[in-house]
Amino acid sequence: MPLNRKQIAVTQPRRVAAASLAARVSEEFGCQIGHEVGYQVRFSNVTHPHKTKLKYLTDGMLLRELMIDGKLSKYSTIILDEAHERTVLTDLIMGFLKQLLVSKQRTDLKVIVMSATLNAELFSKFFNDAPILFVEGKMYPVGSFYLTDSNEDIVDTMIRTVIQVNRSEQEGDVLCFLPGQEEIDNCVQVLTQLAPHLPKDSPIIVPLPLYAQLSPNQQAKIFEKLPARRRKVILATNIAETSITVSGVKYVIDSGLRKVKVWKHQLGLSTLLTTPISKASAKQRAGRAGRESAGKVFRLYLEKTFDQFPKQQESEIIRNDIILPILTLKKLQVDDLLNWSWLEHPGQEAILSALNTLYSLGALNDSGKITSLGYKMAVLPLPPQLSVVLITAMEFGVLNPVIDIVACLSVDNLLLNVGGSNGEVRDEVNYKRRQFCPLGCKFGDLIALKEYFNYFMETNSAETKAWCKELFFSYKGFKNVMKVRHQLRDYMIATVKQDDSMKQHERDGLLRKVKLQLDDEEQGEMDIPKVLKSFLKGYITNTAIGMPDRSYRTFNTGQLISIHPSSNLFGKVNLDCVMYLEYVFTAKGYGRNCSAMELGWLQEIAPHILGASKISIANS
DNA sequence: GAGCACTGC
Repeated sequence: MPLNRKQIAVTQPRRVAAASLAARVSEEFGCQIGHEVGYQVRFSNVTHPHKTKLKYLTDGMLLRELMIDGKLSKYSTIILDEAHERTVLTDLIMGFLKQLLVSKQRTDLKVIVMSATLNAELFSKFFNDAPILFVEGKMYPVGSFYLTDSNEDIVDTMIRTVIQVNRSEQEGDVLCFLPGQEEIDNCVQVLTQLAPHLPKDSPIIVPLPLYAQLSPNQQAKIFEKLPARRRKVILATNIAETSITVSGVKYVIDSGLRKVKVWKHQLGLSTLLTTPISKASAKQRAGRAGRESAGKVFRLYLEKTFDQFPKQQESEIIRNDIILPILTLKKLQVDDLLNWSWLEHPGQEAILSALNTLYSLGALNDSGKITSLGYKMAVLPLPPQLSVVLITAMEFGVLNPVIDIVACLSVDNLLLNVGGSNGEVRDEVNYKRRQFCPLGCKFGDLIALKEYFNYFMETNSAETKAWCKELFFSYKGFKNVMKVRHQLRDYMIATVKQDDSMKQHERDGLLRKVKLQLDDEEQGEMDIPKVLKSFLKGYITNTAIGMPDRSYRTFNTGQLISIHPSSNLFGKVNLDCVMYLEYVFTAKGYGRNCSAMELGWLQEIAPHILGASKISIANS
């Protein structure tokens, strides 16, 4: 293809950004979106096969394209935007692009990395001292103010600062950054109570919470226009730092804190801790006050403390588990992982731990080469554990229910937080939810998801909308479940069609079997043991045994673990065995998304692991 | 008997 016929790709870490940038640029360029300028993200491809010259896409999408065409031949130029955010996917793409350039597989490819100035050096060095261009951004000045005494209680300090800002500052909305929803709910509650009692010569404050687990409806409140003499006080998590932009904000109050999930590969669990933000993050938060006019940021920490903040946050590739990235690299025929062109090396231990997990999932063989199962896993748009679950479900003949459950698991914030600190409403919602999952109450959260999903499928949309509202389920989330479900069904059929490890007639036979499994008309009662055993194949190490003292201990290491309060099985102390999809350490070790298992199922799925357990299960 | 920030295919 001649160079000038090739496309220009611009990657974005978030889907909405890809879509809205394409809309803006096509308008400025004067074309219909999807013609010369288009975008491609999961579930929507707004491009033209011949016309599109400039394509906005998510970095995950570009990585998919890399798997199909390792040379990215259809592009003349790749522009990586927001590279400073250092998502795992942007990091990986950068490593591949470097390989393409260094190995001279592509001599005509231009790569442009766009980043905040702060870490331009890092990218320049990585691409063999590539030249750096500086582009001034348009931004109004933002004055910063710091505390003069260190604060004791962040919620209390936040509330007092809001009141003071409201009393002494000109009109303009206030955006407050807090670490988590607990702090936000507390602040909203107190400020709502105080609002009517504040001095009458100041605007009336309208406190509004903003975090991911609120329903789209509740989130939309922050965009509503208020009557005169009111002032929005938005209390938000990091969601307002990059994902959601609110107009009208003139003042930012920054707690200087955020919550970070860090994966501990030595322990096989993640921790969720409140930690100080970075200087880069503090700047980004402050910038939210200067988008439309000059603004102010009130930082709830000492200036000295700011100076001690790290320059930037630890990158994702350092703090996340890298099981999927390692599988992706293996799929792309990278053998020497330790010496690959990592933008930032995740460390030998993390790599070995990921390899180990992939080996036990069956994705790699004894010599570390990717297996045919591993190929299938790498193609599915799921974490490797869930890919194993799907492939096992196909063998067990329970693909239909398992796809539905996995689709539910793939959608974030499907089950919303009841929100606020209203205990009565919460208990009532929990009670109502239980009415819809009689089997889930017994077998746990995975089966409950299937029961909810069945109800969603069986009723008409007006009813389901009301049902979702009443039970605090996300209607939009369930709509997304449908999209994922559809995609997974297609992928599973494609997986069989492309499986060259068996003969033609075997493949045809399996294909018929799979299609039969997916035929909704054929579905009878769900075979719960088989469904849960499919999950066990992917999560065999995530099991805990019920001990005589009514506690649970993890099966492989003997650690104490509790059932998370959000689980249907919360409070149950007499289960033989619990399987959890995630092990998080906050106040203590919690298993999240739990299912009740029989010891016999463990024995059946992983007899070899049973012998290696650190705890004795003879007496239970 | 107590609580999860965000993003991607």
